[in-house]
Amino acid sequence: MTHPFVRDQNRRPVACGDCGLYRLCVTLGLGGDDAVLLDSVVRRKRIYKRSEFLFHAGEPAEHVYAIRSGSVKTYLTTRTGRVQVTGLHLAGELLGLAGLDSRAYSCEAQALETTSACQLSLKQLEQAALLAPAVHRQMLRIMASQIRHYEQLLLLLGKHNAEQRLAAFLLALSQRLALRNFSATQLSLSMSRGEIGNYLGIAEETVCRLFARFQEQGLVEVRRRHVRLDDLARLRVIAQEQAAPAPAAGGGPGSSRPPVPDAEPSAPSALSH
Amino acid sequence: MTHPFVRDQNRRPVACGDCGLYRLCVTLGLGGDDAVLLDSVVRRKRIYKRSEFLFHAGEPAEHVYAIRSGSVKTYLTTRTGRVQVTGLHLAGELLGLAGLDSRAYSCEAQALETTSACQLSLKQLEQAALLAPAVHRQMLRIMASQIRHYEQLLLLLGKHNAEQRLAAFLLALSQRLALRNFSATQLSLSMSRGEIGNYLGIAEETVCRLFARFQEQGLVEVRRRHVRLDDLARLRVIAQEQAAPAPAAGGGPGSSRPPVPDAEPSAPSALSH
DNA sequence: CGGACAGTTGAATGAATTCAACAATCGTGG
DNA sequence: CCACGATTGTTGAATTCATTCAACTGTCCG
Repeated sequence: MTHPFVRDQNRRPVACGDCGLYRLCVTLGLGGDDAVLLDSVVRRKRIYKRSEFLFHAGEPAEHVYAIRSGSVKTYLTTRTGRVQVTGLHLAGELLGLAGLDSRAYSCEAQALETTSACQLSLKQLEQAALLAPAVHRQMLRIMASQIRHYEQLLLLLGKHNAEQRLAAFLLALSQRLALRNFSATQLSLSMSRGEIGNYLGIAEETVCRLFARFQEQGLVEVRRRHVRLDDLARLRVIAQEQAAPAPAAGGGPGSSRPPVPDAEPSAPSALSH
Repeated sequence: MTHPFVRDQNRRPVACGDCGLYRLCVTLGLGGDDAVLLDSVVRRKRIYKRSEFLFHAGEPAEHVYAIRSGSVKTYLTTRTGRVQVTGLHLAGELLGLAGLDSRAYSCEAQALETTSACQLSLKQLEQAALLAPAVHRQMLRIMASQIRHYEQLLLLLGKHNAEQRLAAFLLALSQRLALRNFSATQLSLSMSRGEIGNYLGIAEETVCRLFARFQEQGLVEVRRRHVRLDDLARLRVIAQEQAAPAPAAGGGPGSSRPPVPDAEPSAPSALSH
């Protein structure tokens, strides 16, 4: 499991045009001519080792982080010390947007594995937004999509059982990896069982048991952090409706497919960005 | 329970300077000189009756809504028809921001009672943002605060039991009403037990039982939709930590206060805007 | 090699749900 | 203005899904 984007680990600044994620920064709204502008906004690139923090909740928010490779989890802590994972962020995503209003980060951001990220100066990003309207529009767009993401997550946590949550989690991850030209069926989890459970609002042990059950049912092949998705279709059924009736072995009369007048298979909306 | 902001129910457009929520729109970033600009952005004011929709999920998003009086719930629906309430919005709040990226509303917005709201044209709002940087900054700020709001809600739903959720809900509501110059202790719920339960991820019956229990314990006085908060301090303890030990009757040795090295009583962060 | 951590599995427990029946209240039309 | 039907809220009892507690195994890494 090597990460194709990690080309060099030295910290010498690299021009954005040379950055493996250039496409993604362009998405930031900075087209060809604005590339110089972009370079002025990027402060520095850095490699974070597993469990290192990109930023802490409450810290003055001076940068937004663009993940180039690796993955990062974000989480909140209650005053009694309980933790709630609020996000899993992959290469190509922007972190720390919520710091825009109060000038302080709203959550902890911790690398799940060796991770490379660029710091973009918030102040200069705002300046850039004044010069290039596209930047402004893109910032709004990114934040809006974050809002949608949370809305979907709320729906998942509020109205779906443990099985549906885990299935949705796997599908969303698969889809996001596919978008980044990784395999959609072979994935290596960067979060532990405990972290996944925390994220999905279920206990670590429940995650284990569900992985075991999914494997029994031939939906996945799980070996520690490595997961192979063998039946995306059936996973989708599980994620969306109640558990699917076993397809083989004496299907009773009229007991096929979802019981609801449904349409569009569509994407596993929650948990994706 | 009359709403002081509702002054006239006719639909004749009113200049923003005459609007009861002028302060709040100013917060939108449009200072004195920009008032004319603001007027150009506001499309029209309208009164929505209970259960009327301001907008539907998926609809092309052309406006943002500023609530002048009343209250609105937002919710998502699963393909199996289950509903998840994602927000309760009071006078002075902006709705529909998430439509900024995909140009479609992400959720349903339904009036909980007679509600007055202004439509702000998204297109013209973006134009205004180009002219007045303050508008741009304010839009980002509002969206960032929405993101924080959802993060806190996620924490509440993920790591707190039913009792803590309801206590936090009441406290947040109290605080928001106080900010709007309503009483902080006398509040009239605009959501039914079912809606509250749905919002908080607990069953309607559980909400009932909790209200009953809170009342037994002298924390609140509940009479249908009307609630009087009698012990904000103890409600805060419940919302944040495990249930408080009964204050009277033989406190055992060394069993006082939270067990965690804690600080700052602070505001009931979740559920507020 | 050994210690620590991550993951797994079983059994007992429990908080909240579900199902069900009932009570109170609202509002609408006769 | 009252009555009726519908909605909303309340309470009890049984059930359940997931948690918690606990013991154990496998795997990684110093």
